[in-house]
Amino acid sequence: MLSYTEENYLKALLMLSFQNEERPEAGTNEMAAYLGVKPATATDMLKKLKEKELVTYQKYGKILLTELGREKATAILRKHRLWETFLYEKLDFSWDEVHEVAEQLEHIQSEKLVNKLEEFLDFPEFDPHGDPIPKANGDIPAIDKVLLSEVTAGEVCKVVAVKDTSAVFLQYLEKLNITIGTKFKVLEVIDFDGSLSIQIEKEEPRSVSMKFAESLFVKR
Amino acid sequence: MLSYTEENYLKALLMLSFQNEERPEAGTNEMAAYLGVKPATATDMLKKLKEKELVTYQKYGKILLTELGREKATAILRKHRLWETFLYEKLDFSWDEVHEVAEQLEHIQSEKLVNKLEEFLDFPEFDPHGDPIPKANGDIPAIDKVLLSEVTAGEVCKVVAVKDTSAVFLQYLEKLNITIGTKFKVLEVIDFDGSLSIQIEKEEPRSVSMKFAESLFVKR
DNA sequence: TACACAAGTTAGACAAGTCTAACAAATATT
DNA sequence: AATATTTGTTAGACTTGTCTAACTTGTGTA
Repeated sequence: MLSYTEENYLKALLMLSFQNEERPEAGTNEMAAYLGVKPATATDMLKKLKEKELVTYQKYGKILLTELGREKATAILRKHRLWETFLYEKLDFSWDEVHEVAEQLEHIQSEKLVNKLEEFLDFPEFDPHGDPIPKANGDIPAIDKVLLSEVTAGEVCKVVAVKDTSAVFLQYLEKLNITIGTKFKVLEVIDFDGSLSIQIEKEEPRSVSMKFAESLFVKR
Repeated sequence: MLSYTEENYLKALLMLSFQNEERPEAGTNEMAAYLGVKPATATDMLKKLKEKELVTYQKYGKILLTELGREKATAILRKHRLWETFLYEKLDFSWDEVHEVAEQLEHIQSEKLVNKLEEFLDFPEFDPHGDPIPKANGDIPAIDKVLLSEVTAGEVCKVVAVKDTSAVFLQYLEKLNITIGTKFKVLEVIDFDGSLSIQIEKEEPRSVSMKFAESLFVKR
């Protein structure tokens, strides 16, 4: 049985491993920063996780989830995303409100609850932010996506996920009438600052920043 | 902000106060037993709760929730019973499975979540065990109920709640085809051992023990 | 290659919640 | 009323997760 805190460390490591699929190892400071604790605290916890064979690492080395650790972490992520979907779909929470509550709900221990919840939601594949929801067996649905910043002028694409899930960004998207599924055409890419001009069907063209384009995943 | 543990102590005190409405004070040992901790542990926590003005008590005296403590405890009970209802109604959990998971869910912190959940469930007044669900303002719906053991021969009554919520009892009820709303007639009360003979509409008469009769609430 | 800085660890402390063992107060019994 | 029993408290210890401050290791650059 894992403690609430141990679960958070595992999930953090899994999330960090997604940030750079080719280099899935994390550093102590990186992990501490992600969780909002001091590096010393992270080191202590690392020893414990290593003891339980949930991570592999040696002093001053990189941290990697073991197969077991990855399984546990994936199960937590599954719960997190299912709860987010529940809050969004059934309880009318908005895009930017679901995360905080799901952070708590993800720690509820009940196999049955998760699976019943998934069934109740009709086996969703993606959460409200477009992120894939791991299946009960640990499989993670694949999705064909690229950052908007990689799209070239003239292409038409559809929003499939957000990279940045901060409230400010999500609220900005809402204001722009952009949500998962929105289609638009990239009219122009400005080399100078990386900004681009996009046109949502039947709307006026609109200019968005490079930062914006690096926060949104689309399907070409 | 209350810790998970503090919340449990408050809820325990509220539950104990219900056990004997005229004498709502609790003792240290009683409280410790309810929570499954040692009396020494309960004493320590009591000091903390007193410090926070959630209970009134003095050394070697009885424990009583303050107005504030009662409010907090009621809010937790509200969450507990709403979650139980959710699990039972929406996720097909059985009568005897809901409690354990609700014990965890009741600690989730989100005003919005509770209220949205209540709305989603269509403002239920009673949980799957027939217990009243406190309203957002703290009001607790009243219910007209007596223990089955107080009913005399010849009376017809309807099951409105269970006093004992243990899995064994609930499963036994299920086997007997008795649930909230079931109507039956009390045919005979045996003075010798307090057992009684009941007849559910269109079923054969059946004998139940005194213990059984003291575990079920009915409306005459 | 040597040094400086970044990254990571250790030691010692603290708060929360728990325990056991010993003690004190209150209540019940004869 | 004296004593026995129950009830409750205190003291001291342990665990978990956190911190700060000081130290060690690794690495990039001049």
